[in-house]
Amino acid sequence: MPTTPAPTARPKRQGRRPGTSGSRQVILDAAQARFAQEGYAGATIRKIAADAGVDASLVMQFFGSKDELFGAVMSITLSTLSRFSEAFEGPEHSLGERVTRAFLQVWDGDPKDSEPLLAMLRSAISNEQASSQLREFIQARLTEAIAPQLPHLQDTATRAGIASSMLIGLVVGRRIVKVPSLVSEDTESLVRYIAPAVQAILTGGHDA
Amino acid sequence: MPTTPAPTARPKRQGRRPGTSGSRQVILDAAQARFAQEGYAGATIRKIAADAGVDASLVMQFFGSKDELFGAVMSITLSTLSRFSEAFEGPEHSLGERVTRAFLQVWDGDPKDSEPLLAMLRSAISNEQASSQLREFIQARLTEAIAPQLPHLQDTATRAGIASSMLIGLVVGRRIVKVPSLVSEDTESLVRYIAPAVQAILTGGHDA
DNA sequence: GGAATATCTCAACGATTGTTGAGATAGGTT
DNA sequence: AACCTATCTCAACAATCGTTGAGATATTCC
Repeated sequence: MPTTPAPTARPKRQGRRPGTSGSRQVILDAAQARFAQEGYAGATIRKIAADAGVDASLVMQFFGSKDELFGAVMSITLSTLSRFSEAFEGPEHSLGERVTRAFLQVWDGDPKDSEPLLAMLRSAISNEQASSQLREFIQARLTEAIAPQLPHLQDTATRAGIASSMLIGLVVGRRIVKVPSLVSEDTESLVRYIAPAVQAILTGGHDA
Repeated sequence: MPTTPAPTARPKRQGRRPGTSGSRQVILDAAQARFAQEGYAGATIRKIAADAGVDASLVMQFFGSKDELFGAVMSITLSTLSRFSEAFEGPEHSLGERVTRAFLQVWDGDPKDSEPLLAMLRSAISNEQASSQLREFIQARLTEAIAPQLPHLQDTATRAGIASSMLIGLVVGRRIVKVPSLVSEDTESLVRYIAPAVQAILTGGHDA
């Protein structure tokens, strides 16, 4: 009977411990910023590595491939998205305002919150992973969050999908295309313009 | 006094005439489809040339560079955009419906009409030319087309910018991200959902 | 101190990109 | 016919991409 412990029991390994330098997090931050700024196709491993002050091969060693690195950034995105749901509860007559404000406020806050979403938006055009994630966010997450606020309607998926797409379009116009009349307007002013429209989509009658 | 004519007067040149093979138009069509499907960064000269059944260097000979080829496709886009303006005239109480329908109908018609716009949309993320063109379209063209219909309002640029961005977001959700609940809905059904919202943005009161 | 393990750099690979120059081919003029 | 011009192909360039393997450096346990 050997004295060496079983492989599964108490590894108690010796040697250097993983993740002690913090470079992994620095790379992740740089990747998040690059993906947000240039999208999946535009961002390169070499530029991300340069931003992090690290060799490109180290990025590969940590994350395996560009796709897996992007996947790591996207998993951060998911946690950011989950914070939307909480903001939607309240009286139905002001649902449009709450949804609109929750949507717009994310993009005016900490870049560390908006960057993952920008990365997903910009990459949705060139990367299937980002595209399907954005699709699932609009279709499932947002619908699940909004539908309970409208228990008497049957077409909540359609209404939520339309409202979400239009709000995302607003972000595209304001943050990516940079339409002057949208950039110059502050969040609360935009909410006053948009909230009634979102309210009409979510709760308005659907006349034939 | 030489018998040869002056360089600027009556060229009357001999030799083969330009544009007799039609390859230039075939390349332009292939480029339009590729830019629409994969955006500026994703589309490559070699793939475009392969689609057109032509060598890649011929594309360069005709258009000079990838940027100039993209510029040629964008100039087609401008002519497509110009047809928007005509659809907006009419009574103010139904302006939202006309704008919404005009917007959505372009994407359900002939691909030769929607492809240039899709190319501009998809490329706006990776190419400054497409981005600034889309920005100018939303800010100037659409505002100029909608403003005359709302002579009594002062913030028409803001209202038109918001409405346009939201409608573009709808196209992004329906044609690029492919949100199921938007894809399955037909144009007229979407118009009934969206027109009241667009109407609210364009003509609604802006309460403080 | 060694031994083991993780972090990190260096150099290079194969593929793909936009682009270029030379030359072959086709069509129009005299 | 000869001549000119435009169309088009072929081969290759330099740059950049993601990715890989080997080795140097740092950290932890014995």
